[in-house]
Amino acid sequence: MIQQLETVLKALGEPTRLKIVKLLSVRELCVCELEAVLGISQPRISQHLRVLKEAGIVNERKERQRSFYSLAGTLKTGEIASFAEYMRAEIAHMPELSTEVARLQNLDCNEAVRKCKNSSLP
Amino acid sequence: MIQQLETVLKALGEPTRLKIVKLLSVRELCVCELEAVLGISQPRISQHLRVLKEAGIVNERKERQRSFYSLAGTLKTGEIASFAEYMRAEIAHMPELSTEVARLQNLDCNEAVRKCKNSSLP
DNA sequence: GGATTATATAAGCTATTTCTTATATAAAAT
DNA sequence: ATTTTATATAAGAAATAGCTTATATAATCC
Repeated sequence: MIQQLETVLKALGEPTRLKIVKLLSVRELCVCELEAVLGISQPRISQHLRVLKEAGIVNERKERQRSFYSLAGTLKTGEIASFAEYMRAEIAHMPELSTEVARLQNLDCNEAVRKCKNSSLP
Repeated sequence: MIQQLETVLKALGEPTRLKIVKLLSVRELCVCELEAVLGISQPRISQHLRVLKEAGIVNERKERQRSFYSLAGTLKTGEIASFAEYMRAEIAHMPELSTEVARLQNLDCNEAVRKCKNSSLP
């Protein structure tokens, strides 16, 4: 879960890819259209599109010799679904954080400022 | 706007920082607590916290010799506000994309598949 | 079939990020 | 005062990411 989310956030955290995502929110575009619109090299666009596709952010549709890309999922409305799920999930049920949660519950608070043993963990 | 958003997404797109953010959603924690909970070195934690703080994702509160960090903003509910704003914003009003929008409207569609001049841009 | 167009991929370089180790600062405890 | 505790910062190494140039693939056009 963290791995997938990290991939999505990394893919979005780059200025050219952020621009691509916003442009695709207007309409589906092919590589050569993005090339003309962004004014950057074709390999650079293809490479960024690959990152976005591998993150599940865009879909590809082939038509003749063209590849058209469009936004996938809930991105259009501004929600990054995987992040929302991650933050809303019950931490006690997240395998990737089980070690950390156990340590959090057993913090030796003689050394810390608060009474951890009494704090309510969800 | 893109710059600020990029900073936030880059800050979140890293596994240790994603864990920190989730742990801070449980409660405020100081550096030494995070050190004990995550089981990684103190400088590494301080460095990640600096990235999160510079992105406006966490707040710092000093108490005695401790620094307590807590989640800022709407992150708790899973919304990345700056991304939501970015995606919902009217592209025609975004200075960072004015060049691209102009090119998009003037795409030479003899070369492309669709009738761009007639397409409705928001 | 050969040329052109659209896209993808690979290789090498540069820039950025992350981690470790060491050191600095500053408050607290003795 | 000196030592201990908590945190921050700096420097260097290692890993990762992004860009350019060149080449590959594959469909279309003549």
